[in-house]
Amino acid sequence: MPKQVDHDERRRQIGDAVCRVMATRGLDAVSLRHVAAEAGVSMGRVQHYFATKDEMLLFAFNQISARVGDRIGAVHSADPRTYLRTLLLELLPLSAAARLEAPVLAAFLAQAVVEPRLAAPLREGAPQMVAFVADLITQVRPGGDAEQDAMALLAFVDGLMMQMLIGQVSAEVAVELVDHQLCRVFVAAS
Amino acid sequence: MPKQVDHDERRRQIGDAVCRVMATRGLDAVSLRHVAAEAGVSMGRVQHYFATKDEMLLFAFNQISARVGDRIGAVHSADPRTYLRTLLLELLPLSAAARLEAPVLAAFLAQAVVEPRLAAPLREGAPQMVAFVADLITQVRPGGDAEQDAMALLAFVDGLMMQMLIGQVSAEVAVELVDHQLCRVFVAAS
DNA sequence: TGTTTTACGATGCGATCGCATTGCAAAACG
DNA sequence: CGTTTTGCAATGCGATCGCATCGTAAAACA
Repeated sequence: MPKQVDHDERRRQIGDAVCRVMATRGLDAVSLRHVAAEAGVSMGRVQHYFATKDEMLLFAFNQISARVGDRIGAVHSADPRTYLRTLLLELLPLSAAARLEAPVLAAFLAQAVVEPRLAAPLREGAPQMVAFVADLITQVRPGGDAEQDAMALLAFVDGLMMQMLIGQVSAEVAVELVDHQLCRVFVAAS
Repeated sequence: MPKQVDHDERRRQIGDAVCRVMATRGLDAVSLRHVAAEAGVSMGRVQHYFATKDEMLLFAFNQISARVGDRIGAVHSADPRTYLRTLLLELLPLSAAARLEAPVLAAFLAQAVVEPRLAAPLREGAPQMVAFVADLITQVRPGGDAEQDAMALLAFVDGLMMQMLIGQVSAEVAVELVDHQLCRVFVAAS
């Protein structure tokens, strides 16, 4: 056999290339050849690690999902209000890392509209996120329908991400809007 | 010459087919052949009315943009609060018409992230919408930063649309969330 | 050391793509 | 009525696509 190679590492490298192609040229520019070129490897190698293009895309999707999950999982703060604010801001293309991930996420989200295989994990993952955000809200402001506020905040951040990616909203304005919304949620007696 | 045909009508028919393909199979399924088949016409006819695929897609984009614009333009109410509520709900895939348009819009939005030619009109159209919504808010609740509330509401509705399309949020919950957000905006002394 | 197995690179195939070209029937026009 | 122009249908072309196949260098294993 040739030198033992870290199988998962190789797959991650290719997955990264998929994300880079998606971020710069869109989902429909993702072909085996483009990905191979972006990764700086041969097309045969890509095929060796992924049986089909769909499998490759699904892997890339899980990869950025995990990456985003790690990033927001790394957020922590003693103050639940600061915690929530940091969490929401982490979902927006503000940091360098998030600016790379957001276009990829947006492309996958759009594809999920017409591809149930992508929509299913998103549907299943959402309630956890809602519950987590709702819990943070409750810590700051007991009473009121925290779950509704949580869902609204997450939808708001989702839309804000899209608008930022399209250039409708600048980073500064986006942060102001998030703070404004958080203020609304926490001030409310509801 | 052959019988005089309504040029614009033919283009609209093809544009409709483009949207139908996008709604059911996504943007990357839009090919000249698929569109022709969907429209029930020959590929030659599609080429006759659109010089390039890009021109066809751009036309389809303007077409649904105009359609959505017409739909929200048709909204009217003496009460600004009802007006705003109806307006926002009209942006969600709730009615039969909107359920057909929303997936198409979502696909174009995602494409706009990597294609400036689509992003430009969206960037330019946004401020008008913000101003209009802000005006409605001011009528109900003078004072406070109405523009910030308007931008937040529009981002919220955008994200909500995506979540509905993916199936994360049902129609009923979506309406509740919109009402909840409107309540927050109008109650606020801010 | 020989065998086997792994990790590819290279190449080819059929399908599909956008687009150009060609041909022609039909109707408006002189 | 003949000419011209329009509205298409048909076909072909080169490029690119996902994927299958084949060959092979090299290292782990016996």
